[in-house]
Amino acid sequence: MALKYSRQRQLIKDFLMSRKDHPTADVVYMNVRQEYPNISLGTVYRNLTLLADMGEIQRLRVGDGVDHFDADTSTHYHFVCSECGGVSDLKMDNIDSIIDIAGMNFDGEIHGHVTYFYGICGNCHKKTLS
Amino acid sequence: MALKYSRQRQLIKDFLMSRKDHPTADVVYMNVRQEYPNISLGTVYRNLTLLADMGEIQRLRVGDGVDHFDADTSTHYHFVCSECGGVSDLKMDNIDSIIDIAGMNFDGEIHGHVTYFYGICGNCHKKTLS
DNA sequence: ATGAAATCAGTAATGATTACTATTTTCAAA
DNA sequence: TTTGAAAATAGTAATCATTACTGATTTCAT
Repeated sequence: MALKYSRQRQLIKDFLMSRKDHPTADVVYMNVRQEYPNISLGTVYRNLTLLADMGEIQRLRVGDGVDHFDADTSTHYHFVCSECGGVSDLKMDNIDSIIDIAGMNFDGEIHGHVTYFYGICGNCHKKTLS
Repeated sequence: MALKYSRQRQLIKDFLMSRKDHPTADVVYMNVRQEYPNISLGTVYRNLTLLADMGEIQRLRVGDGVDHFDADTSTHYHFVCSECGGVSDLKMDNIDSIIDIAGMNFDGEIHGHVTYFYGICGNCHKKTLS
């Protein structure tokens, strides 16, 4: 099952790397289609899953019922706007220490955590003031 | 749109309060049906959503593609076993201070956060050792 | 008792994602 | 450079959780 090159996969990864708003599979599809018109939605899904499994991208499940994808695999955190639904990065210190807090009274093994913050983003907040 | 009593809704809430493993809508359906055989799945979904909107129960989206429900609405945290998929409560100190950390370099308003921990639960860990 | 509003059971529809299949592409070895 | 097996694709069908719809039933203030 050696991995073989595919133009489609390359375009998908390139597109993801060019964006920092963590698009959904459908958005990836719409955009890659500009450059490669007959790519299929199934191919987009398959490659996003493949890339995520290889650890080259990150799959974000922020609870809105749709998976988002992020080409930045380093440890960082996300914010979800309750108004517009947008997902964005948060510049903040590492909070992995909460894993130790969680592990103190737990008899299994904690391997990690998923955290996202929600509220009103800067843009939507401005609009509310008008 | 005053709320009216319904036996079905009562049974759903009673069942949820009797369990601490945060069942899915389907599990609620299966169980309530023991006592009320012709309740419909749609009614279960509608009432779970209604109860969650009223703040009487909590909807948990832990990233496994299925919603879980918790009758305990107090602030607490959850663990998801990567092996068996089980969702359980974690006894741990409040970590709402991460909201302050997140808000330090953010220009919107942060209203809350969702955090869940994952790893191997005590039960599955034991089995791995054999 | 009564009737408008709420709820229900049953079923159809939705929407994201995955599975399937026949065809095309990749790439190491001849 | 050919070649052929493995990998990948396009297009479509299937899945699965959840939501929407509809005509019948239940609730409850008057």
